[in-house]
Amino acid sequence: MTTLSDKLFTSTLNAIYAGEFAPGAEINEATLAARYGVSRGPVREAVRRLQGIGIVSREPYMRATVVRLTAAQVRELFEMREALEGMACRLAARRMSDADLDRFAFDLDAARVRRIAARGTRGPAPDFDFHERVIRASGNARITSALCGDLYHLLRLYRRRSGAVRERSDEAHAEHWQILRALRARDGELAESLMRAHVARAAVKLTERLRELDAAAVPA
Amino acid sequence: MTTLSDKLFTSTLNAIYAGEFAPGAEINEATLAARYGVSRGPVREAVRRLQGIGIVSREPYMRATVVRLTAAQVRELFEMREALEGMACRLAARRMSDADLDRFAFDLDAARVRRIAARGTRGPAPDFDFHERVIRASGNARITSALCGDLYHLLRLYRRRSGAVRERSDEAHAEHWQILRALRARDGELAESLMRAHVARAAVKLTERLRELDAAAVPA
DNA sequence: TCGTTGCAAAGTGTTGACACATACCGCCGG
DNA sequence: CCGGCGGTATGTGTCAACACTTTGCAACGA
Repeated sequence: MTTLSDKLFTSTLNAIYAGEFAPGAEINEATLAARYGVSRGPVREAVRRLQGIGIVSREPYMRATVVRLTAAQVRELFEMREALEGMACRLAARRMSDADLDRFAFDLDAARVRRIAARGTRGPAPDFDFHERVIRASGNARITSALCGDLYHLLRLYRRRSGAVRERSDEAHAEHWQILRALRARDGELAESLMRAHVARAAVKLTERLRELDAAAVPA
Repeated sequence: MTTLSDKLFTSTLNAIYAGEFAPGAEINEATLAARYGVSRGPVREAVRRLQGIGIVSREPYMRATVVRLTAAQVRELFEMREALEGMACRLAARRMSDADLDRFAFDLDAARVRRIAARGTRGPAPDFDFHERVIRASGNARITSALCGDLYHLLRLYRRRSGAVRERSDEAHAEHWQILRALRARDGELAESLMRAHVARAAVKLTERLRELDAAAVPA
């Protein structure tokens, strides 16, 4: 059984992703309640959960707003991701079975083929999510839920705004293979280093992109 | 202004720490509400927040219970802590000012003196918290809130149960100085390694202790 | 003109009652 | 004697109304 506040949580999150609530926008409990035809109770719970995953910021008696991350906060996000995803990668090297690794390599190659086929076409990139796959393979539910839950939502919010940095995807793919090789070699140390570097590079790209956007948007 | 649900959150958390709700115990909204003389609304929010930090587990329409971590989950907790606290330490090496480091060294030594003075006496150990200090010095609010918020609460819950592993405190103190030296040398790489090893050792000690307790408690 | 003070409007916090789902328990059939 | 089956009892989910806080505005005085 799913409760109303569950559905509201999901719907509102999607609305935020869809840009319906831009970063900085206010979220009004009564308005949301009216929109979905429910009372304010479930709405409150949903908003609290959004606050819990850090996508909405709120203080007592103040209106809730969609977070607007500063450059410093984006940096913090990536530092945390680097730490956790690096560790996840190290653990995966230790814990994945050979069969898991083979399947992983197969899927990664299939994704490459699909990506080449889709080149130039519009629409969502057929992104078999390398990162999520590694993270889940870590066998650490806590790290997985932190990365694939909270952090993922925030990153997604800002990746969307920055236009997904497509040009990096070839480079990224090469790095993915490099990491996979380390996993197959059961070299946790190396796998962790590679993943960290990989995440750090993504961070640099994203912050550059955000800086450009900000410069263009606020020429004040 | 602090709201009712804030106070309830704190009170209930303390009640859990105090052992009033043991791991596995059920948390009844109506009972809690009656106990504090408030309605169920704020209680619900408080319980949801406890669920948010992972100290209470709950599914729709099911009674909420205080989490009972399995050995595997404790392991996961420490893996995550190792990753985050290692990174925090690396960042601290980069970002702490010389004055910060001097003050830190001074306080650490003062804590040593107090600890020796208090030896053999009963009561709470005068624990200047080395770890929290390092974490906050990382300059990463997100990592800080994860470690000093969620994870800290869970660890505290289980550390209490295990009787605080006092005998390790001398050893730990030596390791703390070692880490501080790395920080002063601005060697982030080393500081991270040392902190990781330090956390890993604590994990080993704690799991050993928990195993003993479980063996004693469930001789079935 | 500008800062201050008081009021009104909007929004969040809290409440108690009602609707719904789950769990415990005695009953019945096998 | 045991396992499936309703019914009740407990507890969570939801609602609509009320209380409190914040905020924006407007009149007032310096």
